[in-house]
Amino acid sequence: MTTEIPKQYDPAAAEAQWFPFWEQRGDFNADPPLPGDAHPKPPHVIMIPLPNVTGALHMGHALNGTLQDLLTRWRRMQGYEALWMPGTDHAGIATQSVVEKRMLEEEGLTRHDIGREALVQRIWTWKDAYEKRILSQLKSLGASCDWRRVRFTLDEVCSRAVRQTFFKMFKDGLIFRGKRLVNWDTFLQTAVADDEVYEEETDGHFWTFNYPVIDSAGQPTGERISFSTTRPETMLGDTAVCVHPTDERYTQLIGKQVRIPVNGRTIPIVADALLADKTLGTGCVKVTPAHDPNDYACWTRNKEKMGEPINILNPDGTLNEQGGPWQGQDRLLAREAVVAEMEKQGHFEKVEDRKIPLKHSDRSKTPVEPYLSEQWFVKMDTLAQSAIDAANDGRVTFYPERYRQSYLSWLGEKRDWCISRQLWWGHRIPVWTVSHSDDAGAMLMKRHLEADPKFDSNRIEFAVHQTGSSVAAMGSTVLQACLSTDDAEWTAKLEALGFQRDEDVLDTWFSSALWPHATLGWPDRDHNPPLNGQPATSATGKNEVLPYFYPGSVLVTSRDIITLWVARMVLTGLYNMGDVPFRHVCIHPKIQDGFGQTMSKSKGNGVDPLELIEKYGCDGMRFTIASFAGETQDVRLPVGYECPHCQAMIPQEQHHLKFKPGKPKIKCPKCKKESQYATPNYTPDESELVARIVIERFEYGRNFCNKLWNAARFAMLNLEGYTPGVVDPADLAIEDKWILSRLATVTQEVTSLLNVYKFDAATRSLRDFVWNEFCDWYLEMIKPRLRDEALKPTAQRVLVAVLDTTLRLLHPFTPFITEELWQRLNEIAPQRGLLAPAPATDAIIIAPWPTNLENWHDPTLETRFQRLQDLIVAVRNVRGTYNISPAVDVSISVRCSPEIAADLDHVRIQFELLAKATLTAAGPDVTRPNASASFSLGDADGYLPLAGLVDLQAEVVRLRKEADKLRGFISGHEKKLTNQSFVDRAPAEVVEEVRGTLASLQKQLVSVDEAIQQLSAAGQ
RNA sequence: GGACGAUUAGCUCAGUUGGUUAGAGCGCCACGUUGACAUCGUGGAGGUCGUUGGUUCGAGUCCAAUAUCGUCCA
Repeated sequence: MTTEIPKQYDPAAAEAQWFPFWEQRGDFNADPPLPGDAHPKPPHVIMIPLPNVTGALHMGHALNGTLQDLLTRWRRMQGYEALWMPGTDHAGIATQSVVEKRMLEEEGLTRHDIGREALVQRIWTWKDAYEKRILSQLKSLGASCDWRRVRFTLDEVCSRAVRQTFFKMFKDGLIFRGKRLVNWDTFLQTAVADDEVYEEETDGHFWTFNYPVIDSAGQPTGERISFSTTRPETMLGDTAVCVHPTDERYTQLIGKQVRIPVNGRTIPIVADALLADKTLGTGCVKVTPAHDPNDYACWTRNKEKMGEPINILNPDGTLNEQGGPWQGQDRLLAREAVVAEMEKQGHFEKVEDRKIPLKHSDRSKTPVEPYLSEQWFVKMDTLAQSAIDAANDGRVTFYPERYRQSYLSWLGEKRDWCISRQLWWGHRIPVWTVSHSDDAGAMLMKRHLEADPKFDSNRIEFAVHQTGSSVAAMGSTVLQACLSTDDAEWTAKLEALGFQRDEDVLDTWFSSALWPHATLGWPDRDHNPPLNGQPATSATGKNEVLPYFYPGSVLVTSRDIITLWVARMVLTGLYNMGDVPFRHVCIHPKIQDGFGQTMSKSKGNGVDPLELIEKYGCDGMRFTIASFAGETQDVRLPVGYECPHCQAMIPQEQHHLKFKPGKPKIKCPKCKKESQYATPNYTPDESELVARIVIERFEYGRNFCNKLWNAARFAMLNLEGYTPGVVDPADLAIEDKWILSRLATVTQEVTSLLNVYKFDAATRSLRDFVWNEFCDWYLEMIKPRLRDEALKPTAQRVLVAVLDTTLRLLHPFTPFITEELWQRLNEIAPQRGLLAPAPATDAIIIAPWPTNLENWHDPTLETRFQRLQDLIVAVRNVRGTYNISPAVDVSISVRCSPEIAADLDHVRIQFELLAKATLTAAGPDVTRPNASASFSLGDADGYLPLAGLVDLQAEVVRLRKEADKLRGFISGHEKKLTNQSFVDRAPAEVVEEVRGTLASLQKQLVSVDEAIQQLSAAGQ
């Protein structure tokens, strides 16, 4: 016999029980079919958007993970070999940055103090801790990943793919050295990424100077051109001054030369509409392409007029040889010197104090310098084009479709991909270089090495590169050697010849771009990728995993990495594998806080999903969060804190998120007591009462789960004596046919909504069905039959079948509660099914997804049933209006057609149960009793004798209001029908519909008027 | 500066190709502890669909401006 079923669903218990159950059974594992398998399953593959190991997951990840798990569980039930590949990303700059920052704060050490190897070691330690935390967070979400296959972008398998791809690109001539403006941190002497830079207003000056115009002989013409700057020292690196092409003050000067007074160099006056703004200052600007991004962009447009960019800085922020007399001085000292020199020569005009928005390095808190440096690039033209083609010809489809545009427009620019980063944490660039003073020397050494007996063009590739630029301090020619693997022999040989390995590492996205095929073992075609860190066996002696699971099915991610990641995965997939990495890209909303700010760790507004899982249950959280995921872009989650003293909700205000020293407290508006609160910025004291994070929206899912729990509980409490058996359709009651018809519709709806990733609509459909149809109507209506021994078997069989199907439909959304209920149902009703009862699967996770219910769909019956519902609601309405106690029984008679009367007769008992009313009569001959309340539904009028129960005058008032409302609708409809152009032009069926509605409204009005007259007469 | 999106009830959001009287959850009001569920039930109040034009017999829905907010790219 079954164990007790508690009145409330206990999420924590179910989560603790069923996750290990599934994992130990191997339900999450996905493997290629064995050779000779006559009916191999089709694969369904999702590659996780690898979370980075910088920090823990927040609600954005929870949404992302929930949707992937939902799809994976759904496809698994549909009979796919469903692989969800888990893993994490090393996130170069972000991770190195947090570790360095912590080291500096706690030990006062910089990376230069401890050296490359020690720093990398420390980052690995950090990575191990956070990877563990992240994977455990994912498991808490119920993630049914194939955990045997978990990968990390810096692990052996991924590294091999990175090396091979780099080598292949190098050999194909797709990798080259080029210049690029970076944010240079002069303190740490490294480039920092754009998102590691913040802007801060700083006190500064705004100087105005002028340059003398010179003629072709180099003599001053007497004209001067004025401009303003906040960084006068950059005059040393100017390559032009720029005016707007239509600026009449300067048009006659365009094309002429000016002389930079401080170093005597002559530079041109160019016209550029994008850089110069006529309305600002003098309308003229100086152009320093090596030290300003806008100027650099201007240079790319006007290269031929300007010559090469001139770098004036050393990596430590002092002036280089371009600084002339000020070489070696810090740029800020040089600034003053340059100003003095300009003043001395009479080219200074004025200076004013000004607040200047200055970019600072997040890591050293010092101002960054835009700095032109040599970087590695991947040539994008053909690669980008291949990814564009894939989206255009439908090999890759975006859901919602509009995101295709951002993908295409970004790829369309075909900007070469800068892949080098001045970091220590990452895949070190596998290129060794040696400088030569000329090409001949480099070529000679190249030929010599290629003649080496150990030379193998599949493992080593050489290239000669001319640096030949004022920005590089190296020799003019370098010989590059790229190795496809770690090859100790060649490395030693190269280093003996003076080759040095490049110091830089690859952009993190270079390795994550390979994720979809790297994790499946590419480039190794001869072994399956390892499982649980151990070599895996292969039945065929080949890599069976890669061809079976590639290409994948769908990528689930958010829109901000469409360019950084999605596009790059597509192009590397095409490049390495010859096919796209996934067919569909599902872009889900971003999670924002209550103020419309995207949740993120750095803003301090991120919420740990574990907190919400603890509070609302995993399934409640999942169901709620899935209900957000439609085609919308953003979802707002107003956050609150729960007062630990009185449990009131304290809404979060923006100041709560700002970092304040000490342990700030929050005050409860209700009980006025203060308490500490928890955000990513604050760790509250252990001993204190803490106001915990709450998000009331999640009560939606929690309540739904509890409702489902109790519906199932009711069903199971009423299954005593259940026997499986074929159900004769003739035995079905109208409510049985109705719920089965509705179930068929919902099954079809949910399936087709999931096909197009409309999770929100799917949850709505399911919730409405479970709550408003199954619970509110069906369960109520079968209660009498469950107490009737003769009618019980059929009612139980239908009830079991509906519950069984409903649980299966819900499993992908709410895995734990459905497994819990499934297991309990298996004890009570192990065999079920209406037409062919059969044993249920031993776990819902592997139960088949419902199909073939279309035969139950019956729209006519649903219409008939709707009329019954309307009648019952109308009676409740009358009861509600007059506040008639449930203890008081009322009677009702209905004037209607014989067909409706017959239906009513069948469900007579339901009036008693659902409306506490006795149906006394139904049919065309029913007349209105005296002193009764009434309602009209068009094809049925109901009468409730209420003498003694209500004030009949009040009923007259109520009916008059109702009549007025009806008259309003009627006149609207009449107006429509008297409008000749409506009748002429609107489709016939629309006109007919309006006519029908009008007729029904008129009938209702007649009925209501009649009631008013009778009541008024009776009252007098 | 460019692109995309949002603006509908107090709050958070649905509203499919234009077509009856615009919906839900929460909150609010009234009543209810009848053996599934108070994380509940029944009933109710609450909206000039951001603004202005336009197309149409008919616009929350299509078009054009405009305002505010968000995101991405420069």
